[in-house]
Amino acid sequence: MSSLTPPPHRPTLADVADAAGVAISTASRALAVPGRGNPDTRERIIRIAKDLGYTPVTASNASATPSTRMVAVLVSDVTNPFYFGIIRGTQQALRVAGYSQILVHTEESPEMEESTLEELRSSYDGAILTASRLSDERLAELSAELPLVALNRAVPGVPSVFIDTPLGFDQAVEHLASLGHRRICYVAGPPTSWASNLRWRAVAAACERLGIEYTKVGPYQPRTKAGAAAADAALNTGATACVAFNDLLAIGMLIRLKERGVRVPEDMSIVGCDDIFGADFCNPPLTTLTAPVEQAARLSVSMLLDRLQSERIGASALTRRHIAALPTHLTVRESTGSAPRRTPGGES
Amino acid sequence: MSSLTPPPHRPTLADVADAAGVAISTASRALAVPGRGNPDTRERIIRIAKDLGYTPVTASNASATPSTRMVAVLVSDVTNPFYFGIIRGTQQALRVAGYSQILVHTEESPEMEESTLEELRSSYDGAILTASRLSDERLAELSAELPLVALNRAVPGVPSVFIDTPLGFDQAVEHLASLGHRRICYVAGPPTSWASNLRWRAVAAACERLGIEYTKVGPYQPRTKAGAAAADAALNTGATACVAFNDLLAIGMLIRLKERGVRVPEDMSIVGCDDIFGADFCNPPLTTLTAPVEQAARLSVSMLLDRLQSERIGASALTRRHIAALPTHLTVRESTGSAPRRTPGGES
DNA sequence: GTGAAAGCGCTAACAG
DNA sequence: CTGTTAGCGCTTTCAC
Repeated sequence: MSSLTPPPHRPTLADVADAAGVAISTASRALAVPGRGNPDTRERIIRIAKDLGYTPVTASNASATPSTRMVAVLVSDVTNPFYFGIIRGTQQALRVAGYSQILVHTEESPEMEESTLEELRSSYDGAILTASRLSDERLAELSAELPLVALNRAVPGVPSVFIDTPLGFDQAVEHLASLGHRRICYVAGPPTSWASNLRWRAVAAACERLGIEYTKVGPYQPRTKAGAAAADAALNTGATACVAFNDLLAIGMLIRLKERGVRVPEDMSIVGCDDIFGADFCNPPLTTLTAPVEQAARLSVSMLLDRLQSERIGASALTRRHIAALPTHLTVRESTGSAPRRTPGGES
Repeated sequence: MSSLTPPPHRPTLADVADAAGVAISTASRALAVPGRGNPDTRERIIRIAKDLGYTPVTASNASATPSTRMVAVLVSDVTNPFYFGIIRGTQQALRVAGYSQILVHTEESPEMEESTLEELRSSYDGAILTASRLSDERLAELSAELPLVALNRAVPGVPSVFIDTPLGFDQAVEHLASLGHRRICYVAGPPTSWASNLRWRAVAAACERLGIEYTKVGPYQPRTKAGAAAADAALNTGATACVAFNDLLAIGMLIRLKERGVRVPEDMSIVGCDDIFGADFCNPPLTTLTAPVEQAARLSVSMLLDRLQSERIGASALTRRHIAALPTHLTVRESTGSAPRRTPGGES
């Protein structure tokens, strides 16, 4: 009997099966299918499997059924602290569901997104695209071909988790207006960024509503380095306050303004977006929009798993058209100051 | 003939094969084995495969041969900006080699490291463990069972890429001594951190050599939040300068010291380690050790791929005992000031 | 150089 | 409820 001699190789299902004196399929069922089979044999098999140190070869599983228990998480730039919470959130949520994540850094490139999605297609069950650089149409097409959810993006026909920053930008503009600013500058992110356009529109709308002037500079790469050019450009617009596409840009501006001897918030107020790592300890601390990133990440995971689940059953496109919106809120710090401006109105 | 009708399903090797009028095995060879077979048929098959939009099902491959083209990258805390460069570096290096990375966040837990490694075993070919919390012995054992390389760690018998921070800490202490400090405090990281102990020893040795006093506070979690307690403790030691386990702690200390009205660097100098995102724009900017992280990441990838390569051939444990050390350098910023201290000697 | 056939480890119908 | 059997898509001997 081979019940005491563990096989020289990594134990396979067959080893478990004959150690337990059952057929391979029985062992498979006991280990893989939740509530089927005789509870006793079931438990016995599980125990034996444990004793033998059996671990399933997931790839073979994937060969027999199209399930890899892997989810691809595409991120435009892992270097951006905005993704901290996202990556952490998806990882945790996936792990409790027994999934792992394949993290891919797409370098802000839509081509890279597509090619990755394609090349890795057989390695994952579904995908989460964060801040995708792809068009709405392309996303919708892809979503028809494979289970995906868009994070930090709202696309009709694609399950999406949208972080409602436009709402926050509205609040930010109101905040600035209440401090007496009369001319505001939006510092734009990458031209391919869906969110950046949305934010610009939100700023413009809020300014219109409040009757204050507005301009735009950019586009800029969402990096601190780009903040230097952004700051210089913004100063030229005559605006007394800037609302930046994100914190990376905003922090970069802070650095540049300090270099140039422009005081923040006295001479220029700055508002960022995302409340990333560093926003609270930069100099001065940054007023910004705080986004519920981890929550967004968890939500996107559960939407994806739901979708995987329902597709397994056959209910194709019913609940999948869901778009969830998560609110952001304004976190006021020193970069916008607290006292009203000396010269409200801004005229000479 | 089926040469014009693409199959309704995702094309398989069989489809390519009979579109080309060859046997499956020939198609397989043409697509997978580098220099074998007739160059003409080979090219023809490749073209046809492309036309059909054929993509190999990696999982099946993994079933037939133990190769997944995936590498697991374990990171103790994705939230730590130190890993930015690492993740980016491994991703890039892996990608050019045709591999993808499975990123796992182990939450500073050795158990999580082990269980992940085990559970995912059949999903990756090799693993890169960054700042592993496992013991040298355990790492050596694991390294015997599976292809892994340790990053930011030097373990005898395990291919390791070591970022030589002790050398840097030595420089840092010298820098502080040259500024007139006579009592230095080391702010320790997690007790499970191999690097933290090493750094403490480096600080102690340097202080001995230079004839200055030294103490230690901690251990602390490597987070900015922990910096508050660390700062308070450090102030109590009577030291005029602190060398922290890493930048996260150092930045946290900066924040706390500012709250308490302690001036940096006038009343207390601070040195961090890693030169993470934020170290240059915190207040005041942080003197720290700059580590060649992306280089380290790339190196660890190439060591791993070498190892995978040589194991495929059979040359098991020859070059694998390699430990690479990468130097760090001191980046001086305001947190240590530039002028010598008023009261060198430190006596009352 | 190419084809036939035997697996890789696992799951899923279908019988018993 | 369990065992038998037939694949999943691919690689890899081994003849031809």
